[in-house]
Amino acid sequence: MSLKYIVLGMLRKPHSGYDIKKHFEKSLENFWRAELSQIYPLLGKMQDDGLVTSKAGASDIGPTRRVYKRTAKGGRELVSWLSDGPVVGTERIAYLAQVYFLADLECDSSAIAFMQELRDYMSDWLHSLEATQNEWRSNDPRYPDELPEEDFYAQLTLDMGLNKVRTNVEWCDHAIARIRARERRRSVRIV
Amino acid sequence: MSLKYIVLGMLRKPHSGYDIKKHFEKSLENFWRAELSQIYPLLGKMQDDGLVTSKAGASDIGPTRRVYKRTAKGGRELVSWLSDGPVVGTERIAYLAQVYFLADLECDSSAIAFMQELRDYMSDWLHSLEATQNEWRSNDPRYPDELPEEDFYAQLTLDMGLNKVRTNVEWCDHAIARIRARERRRSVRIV
DNA sequence: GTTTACATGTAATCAGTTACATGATTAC
DNA sequence: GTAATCATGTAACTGATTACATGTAAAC
Repeated sequence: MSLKYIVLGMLRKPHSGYDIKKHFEKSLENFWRAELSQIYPLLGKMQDDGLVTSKAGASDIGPTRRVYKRTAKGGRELVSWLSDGPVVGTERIAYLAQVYFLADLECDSSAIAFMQELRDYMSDWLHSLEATQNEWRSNDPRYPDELPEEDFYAQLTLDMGLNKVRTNVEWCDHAIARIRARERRRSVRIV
Repeated sequence: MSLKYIVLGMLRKPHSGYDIKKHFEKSLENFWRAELSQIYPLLGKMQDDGLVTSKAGASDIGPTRRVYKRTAKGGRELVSWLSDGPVVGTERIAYLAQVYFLADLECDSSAIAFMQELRDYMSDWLHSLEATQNEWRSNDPRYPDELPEEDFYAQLTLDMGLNKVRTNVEWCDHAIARIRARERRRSVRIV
């Protein structure tokens, strides 16, 4: 149910379906993804519902593009989504479900390998977010608190991502240490 | 794709579809949810695929229950899911998408109200996780690091939840303070 | 010439939600 | 008697993924 509103949000300025996909890849990929095969039919439906209008036009490069604009009705729908308050309690975190059942591996070193892989993923993610932050900071002296509204709120989500992923790395390290400590205590008992 | 494996994980001990739903509500609701209308057909399909077997039996209370058991093949599928490493990059966090577009509210106090509502939700969530932790700690002297394997890993996910939600509350507080500071700077400029 | 990026879409399938239908047992 | 909990399911629909199909233009 959220994708429609996210697309409306992106259409603050006119964009093609392809542009919207690029926008997902550039900025929102950390908390939402969508494929072109979902975006194109959705844009068609949104046009039927009067939330957007479109115009086909030649592109400088490549084939003709269809560019979508948000209508006043579309703008109101977006505002009403935001005004209804945060959409919470719908997240699904598959890797936590895996951690929950890690005992079924019946092998400490496999469990540690799992946690280590998770740690590496989070660590890579952290570095890529830090790179984004550094680039932004060095390209715009207003970063972060003097940015224009739109960029300020986008920056808030980046900040949230940094916090989250940093916490995750630390938690993985801590978890690995605790699994190792259990392993040691067990081997002592056997000896 | 994960639900099948989560159900296999829960079937370490035999359970009915109804039990599985209870298990979701009790322990996994913080990172995965499933409705009975999804669970029942899935159990049927898993039985067709030889991952579980079932037996109908009378219940002490209420109507007859169908109890499912994980087969050896089911156990192997679970282990292979865990061995393939963490399933990452699939999360969708709707409230972050909302924060990203909060500028479209064109009103600081609405944006602050949004963030405040998010903060309250996270704070309530934190308190409920802390309550779970306190209860567990006072009921089992082995908590957390001397718990049996299964409980230890379940505990790890609780620990992760506590970390995450705590970070979220702090981030919301920080974000609200920054939005307020922007607001003040703007009003000074107007005066 | 071949790969990459641009650009738009459809079809089939899978995953998940909401609504509906049924009925037993227990607690108040 | 009536509400809550136990218990199992189906049907219709919405949301999301994977695979397929088509073609242009630029870069190497």
